[in-house]
Amino acid sequence: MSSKRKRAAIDLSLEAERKKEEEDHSAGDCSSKDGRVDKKEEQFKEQEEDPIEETAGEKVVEVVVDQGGDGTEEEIKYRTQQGEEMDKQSEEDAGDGDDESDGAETRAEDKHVVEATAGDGDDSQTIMVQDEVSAMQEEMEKMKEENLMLRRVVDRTMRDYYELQMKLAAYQQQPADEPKEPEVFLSLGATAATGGGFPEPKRKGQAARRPSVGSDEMDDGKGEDLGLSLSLGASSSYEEEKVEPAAAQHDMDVVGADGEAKGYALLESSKLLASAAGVTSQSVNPANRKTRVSVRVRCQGPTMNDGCQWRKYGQKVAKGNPCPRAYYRCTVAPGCPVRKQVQRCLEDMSILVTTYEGTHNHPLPVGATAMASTTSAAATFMLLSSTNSSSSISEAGGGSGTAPHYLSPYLLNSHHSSASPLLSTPSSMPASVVRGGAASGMQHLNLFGHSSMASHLKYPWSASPSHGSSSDQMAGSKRPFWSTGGDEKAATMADNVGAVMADPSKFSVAIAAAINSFMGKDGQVMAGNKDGEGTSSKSSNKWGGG
DNA sequence: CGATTTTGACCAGCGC
DNA sequence: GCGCTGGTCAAAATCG
Repeated sequence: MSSKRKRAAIDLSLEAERKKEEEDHSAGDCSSKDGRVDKKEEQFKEQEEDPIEETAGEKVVEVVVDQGGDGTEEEIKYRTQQGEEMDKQSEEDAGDGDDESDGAETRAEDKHVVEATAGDGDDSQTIMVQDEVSAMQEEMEKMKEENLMLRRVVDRTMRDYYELQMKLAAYQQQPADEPKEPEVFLSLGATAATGGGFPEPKRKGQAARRPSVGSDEMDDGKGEDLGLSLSLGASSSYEEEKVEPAAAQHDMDVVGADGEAKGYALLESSKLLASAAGVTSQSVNPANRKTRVSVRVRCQGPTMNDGCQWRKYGQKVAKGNPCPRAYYRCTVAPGCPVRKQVQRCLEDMSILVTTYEGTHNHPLPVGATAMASTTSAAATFMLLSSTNSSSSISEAGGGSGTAPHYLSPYLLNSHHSSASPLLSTPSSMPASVVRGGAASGMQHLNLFGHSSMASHLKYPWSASPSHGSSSDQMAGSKRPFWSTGGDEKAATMADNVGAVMADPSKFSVAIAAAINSFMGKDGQVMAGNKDGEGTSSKSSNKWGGG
């Protein structure tokens, strides 16, 4: 226990540090976090401003350059005595038009300025102004370039920072923790190495079809395939994704079917290996369905650590899998409706399939936010994808009601990747998998087909002890949640997700949706969720009251 | 001693 | 209606 708490403390401090760093650097993709980048740029600008100001002189000169003409008029405004204006300008430059309303206001103001300036009627002054304008334009050009460079630098810095952080965490944890699992990966489970993604019976036949990209199959050599897969489905009775092999099967099937077309997003590396993690998210209709997110992880311990505290309330042997299925409830908050099922995969006992259900109605522990983010992103993405894509699936609403609310900062970075998404349409899904019958639509997204990907995941939920209270946590579990253990490339989950999103715009939409859902719930997320909560359980949460 | 886990029993949904 | 199965309850056992 004490050790766990220590770990938690470390996680916290590191997390805080990370966040701080993040804010300071406000790096990442400009398009995804304009505001932050702007901050950084502001600082930079301030330094640059001085010289300019001197050049411009002391007088209060307002210059407005209207380069409009094609609708996207670009105005440059410089006020020698008001740095604010400069900031605004820089914001526009860097903002990529993210804040159009503000921009409009600014322009409106500028217009007035123009009029005022013109009204002077002083020719000499006008000439001076023109000269200054041209000079400033040049200045602005330079600044723009510098901005770009700076942005890149910041971005790189952030990446390096994450990498270092992960390495550090890995080093700190490695020695003590994992007697059983030598390499860390403890964190991310690897789905069956053999299978390439998830161990499933059907896989054999399908294997061949697996996207070459992922080289999943190649991984076999090493034994691990890291695949993170997401699948969203609608089902009135969430039977479909029962953690059992069937589910895996289904995943595989889906992937296999469309795998080629989609291709797995490859994340660099191969350094890490081993673990493959699969996330299957099933978002269901807001009405009476809940979100189910399934995570497959290679894990030696009884459960994988997701940062939350769970209490086991039941165990049962499900048909088709001799391995008992354990039922857990979130105990972080008394009335938290979130439950999870944990079961080992029949084909590969080392793989743990954890299925989360519901949404937390309380702030998540630091270590849990990552998972939440991941699942949220997964669900959101899937929902959006389903909506945007031609897919007939229209589950969109589900995301809002069920997605976890904590959006990890990592998510905001996801623009970098360039891999193509792996979406499989419902048609590819074997009906057998969806026992509930309501298989109206199931989307399967395979975020990672390659082992390397797993290594890049920043959410090694499997790494830490899954249950705060659990006594026999796997050794590896003591690592900070973000530590994948040895990962060098600091690709974030977001990156991973981003990789899936070939279309940046789509991703933005996803992020927006995620944020919306997050904001809407505002901590009390459960509201929407509760309805779906008691679906299958007869007793309505006796849990809370005992 | 309180919290958690274990485990047999109960209940509900579904298919036949 | 019956049987099967999944999910949950709750008393007892266990743990720290």
